[in-house]
This record gives sequence, C-alpha cells and structure tokens, in this order.
Amino acid sequence: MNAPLNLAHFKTACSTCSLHELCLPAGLSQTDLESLDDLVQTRKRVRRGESLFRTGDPFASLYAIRSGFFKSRVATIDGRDQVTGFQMAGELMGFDGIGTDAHHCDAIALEDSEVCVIPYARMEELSHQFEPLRRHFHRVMSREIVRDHGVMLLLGSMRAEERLAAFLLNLSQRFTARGYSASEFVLRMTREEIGSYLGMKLETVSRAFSHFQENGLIGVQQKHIRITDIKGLKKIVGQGGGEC
Amino acid sequence: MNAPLNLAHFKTACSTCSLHELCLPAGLSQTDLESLDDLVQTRKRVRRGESLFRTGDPFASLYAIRSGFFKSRVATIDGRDQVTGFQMAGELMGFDGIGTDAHHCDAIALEDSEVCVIPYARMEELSHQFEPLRRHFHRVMSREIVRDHGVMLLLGSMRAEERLAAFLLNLSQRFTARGYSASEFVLRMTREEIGSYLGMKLETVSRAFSHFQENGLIGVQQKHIRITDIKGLKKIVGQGGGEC
DNA sequence: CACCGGCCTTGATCCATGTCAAAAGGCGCT
DNA sequence: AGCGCCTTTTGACATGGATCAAGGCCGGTG
Repeated sequence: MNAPLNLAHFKTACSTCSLHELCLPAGLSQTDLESLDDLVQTRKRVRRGESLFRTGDPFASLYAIRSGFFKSRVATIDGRDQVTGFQMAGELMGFDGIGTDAHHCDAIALEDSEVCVIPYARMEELSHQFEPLRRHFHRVMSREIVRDHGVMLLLGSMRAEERLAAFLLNLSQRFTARGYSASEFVLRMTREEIGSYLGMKLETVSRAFSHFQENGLIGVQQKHIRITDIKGLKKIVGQGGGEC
Repeated sequence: MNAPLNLAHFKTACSTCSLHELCLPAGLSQTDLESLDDLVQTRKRVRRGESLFRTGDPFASLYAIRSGFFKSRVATIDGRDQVTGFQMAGELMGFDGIGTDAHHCDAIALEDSEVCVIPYARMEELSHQFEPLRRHFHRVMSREIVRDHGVMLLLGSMRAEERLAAFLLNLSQRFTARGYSASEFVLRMTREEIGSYLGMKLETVSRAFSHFQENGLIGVQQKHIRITDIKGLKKIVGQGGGEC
C-alpha cells in the first residue's frame, strides 16, 4: 500500500502562493510574508488512493494542501473505520500527530494532489519568533476542535437527511471560499465515504440524494451535484429540533 | 442563568498542587515548576448546575479543573444539543475559544467544582519563554483532536451497547489515572447526559445498563457502578466490526 | 416525617435506517 | 471500441433503537 511517493524539491515560496490566505495568518505585510518563505522547503505529490501518512507513522510535519482533495480516517483493530473529515486546498493536516509524536489517523488522497510539507520543528521555531504565526497556529487547531464538535453534534443528534443536507451546505460554503461555484460541484468521494463520515450506509446516502432530487432541492448525477434550493436544504438541517 | 459566581483569590501555586502532573508537562524539575507558579493567579468555584462559560462568551482563559466534574456541550438554535465531553480533575477546558476569541460550547459543572483560571495571554507569554510548556500546550490540544476523532468513530460506527461499554471503560481508565478504583465509581451525569454524549436516548442507556447487569458485566444501582467483568466489556467494544 | 419533583426502569409499539439483493451506469484498461 | 470492475441506484424486508406510557425510587424540602 505504501507505494513510493514522488518527492519533489521545488523552489517554494509562500509569499507568492495564491493560497497563503488560507494557510497563513491573514493581513500580513509582504515583508512579514517573506519571512515565512522557508516554512515550506519541500512539496510532495500524492497520487489518488495513496496515503500521505498513516496511523502509527512518526510525526514530523504538518501539511498544507496545495491542490487536490484528501480524506482522513481512523480505524480500529477489528476493521471498522470512520472518515473523520475531508480536506481541500488551503487546509492544514496532521495536527493529530503532535500529541504523541505519531499519527493517529490515515490521510488519503481522493485525487492526485500536492501538499506543502511544513516540518514541525521549523514551525515551532518560526512561530517562536513570529507572533502572528503562533496565534494562527493555535487558532487553526482550536477551530479543528470546534469543527469536530460540530460533527459530533451532527452524528449524535441529526437524522440521515439532515446530516446529508448539512454536509452539502458545508461543502458548498468551502467551495465558495475558494472561488468556486457555491451551487455546482463534483464530489471527490464515494457514497460509501460520505456514509462513513456521516454515520450512515451508502444506500441511505444514495436514497437521501434521490429524495432531495425528487423534492427539487438538488440535481444529482453520479458525483456531479447542483444545489437548486439552498434555503430548502437549510430548512432541512434546521427542522430537526423544532418538534421538542 | 448566569448566576453570580464565587470568585476566590487564593495563594495558588502549581508547584505544590497534587494535580500538576495532569495539567502541566511531566518530568519538570522543582525549579522549572516554580517558574510556572504565576500561570494561575485565581481560582473560581462553580456550583453544581452553573456554567463556567457559555457559547458566545468572550474567550480570555483556559481552565484547569482542580476538583469536581464538568460536561461540555454544543447547542443549535433549534434547541438541539449534544454533550461533547465530560471533564474531570486535572483536565483542561476552553480550547474551543482560541479560534475566534469566543467560546463555542457551554461548560457546566455536574458537581460543586473548583477550577484554576489560566489567562490565555499569560499562557502565551510563559510558553513563549518556556519550551516545555509550549510543547505541552500543543500536545494537549492535539490529544483533544484525537479524542474527538475517537468519539466520532464511536458515534459513527458503533451500536448502542458498544458505545456504552466504551464509555464505561474510558471512565474507568481515567479514574484509575487519578488513583481511584478502576472498577467502582459514581456517575456524575444523568442517563440523559450519557445518552446525549453517546448519541442515544436515555431509555436506551438505561436498558443497556440493565442488560450488562443481567450478563454479569457490571453492577448498577442508580448512579453507582461496579464493573465486574472488564474483559467482557472490552469484548463488547471490539466485536462490532468482526462481522464484515 | 411526609410530600414532591426529578431521575430511572421497564414494557409495548413504531419507524428510520440497516441489510440483502439485483440491475444499470460509468470509467479505466486493453 | 469493447470488456470488466467499481460505483450507484432501487426495491423488499428486517431490526435496533426511538417513542410513548406507566410506575418506582430517591433525595431534597417544608
């Protein structure tokens, strides 16, 4: 499974990267930005289906997605697994490794991808000198915790169609933040992966998609999704607790 | 709901606190330890049922539990809520606030409790100077992320009795780490709160307890729990994925 | 000491989602 | 272009857990 990964040593420079607003603190001067240029010295290509890291791998770096799409998942010895998130360009991965110096999940590319390797030691060093980077780093970790709590809410207290609606709205919003269409996109993951993330079976995912389509909320054609009624989707997410 | 909280200004000193091994980096010299004494300047009492902080409160401090027991929960506008964790002595709370300078969950005392207030600005300052504290801080946040992934696994892929068994084993282990009995303890939370945390209804929690008791795994009497067959509980947690 | 309200248990029934099965669609590979 | 595999859809049926309901226990309070 651990096929050789293509290591590529590019000249990298965060200061000229169009994604730096997603990975790095906002509102930096050009000078400040340049001081962060040696945060990333290498990039790494990960082909579809390959893993960037796996449970148990020693932790050495964080990763910023430069292009592509990942899933992260945790697994148990008895073969059960759970997708814990989907990551897209500009997002950071690998925080799970800091606690014990080893990774606690697998990060797997859902399409051919490229990541910026951020050696953790260098991150520590630079963030020691440069306060905005330190703050940013803490904020990103904190937001990951908040995000996970949101998923717990979803898994613990929503029904299947609410979860899927929430998921679509979340994707839509993240695509928007990256300058893509809010209403039309291509899913990079299978029904089974969506189901794992949302705590339901792939058949239930498929049925919920069909049901949304019947109700004119979305158009689905395999992995291609078009949201035709954002408000309707939001109403589905919001209506669950009203009955109490 | 925000009843006046008792603020108490004690002479506090982490170096003499018996819990410092849980809150602070392990293996510090006495000198190092004393350099952290002004991390905590105030303690705060929170009575049973009161909140330490609530969603939307401005973020200013982290909190270390000195005594007592808390739950944290997230809520939606439509009245739904989800318990995201139970915290006991020596554990840290409040990381959810760093990301946006406002808290994203409620922290509510399940019994009369006392917390050490760790002003975030001071934490930043001290951790800037003192490398082991910085590392520790990052590790604790990372572990929180890993813990949350574990809960997602539990919510997304286990059945009711597996979840409850996992929950009991987790409590048992945390009590053990604090020098209490691994096999006999008193639950501080209601069936409903357990249910919320585990994504099931209080009746299901109750039935699962009764079922475990019938099978000789535990003794239950209201909130008093005695584990009589740890191995049996572990087997229940582990058996779910075997069928694939 | 007795009452009251909150918490817990247990039973009966219902329903959302899981499970099993079959067929069709789409994509990569030869 | 054609083949085969993987993914998706859809249907029929099974079931775990939710819901509804009733009663018991316990601790706090007057």
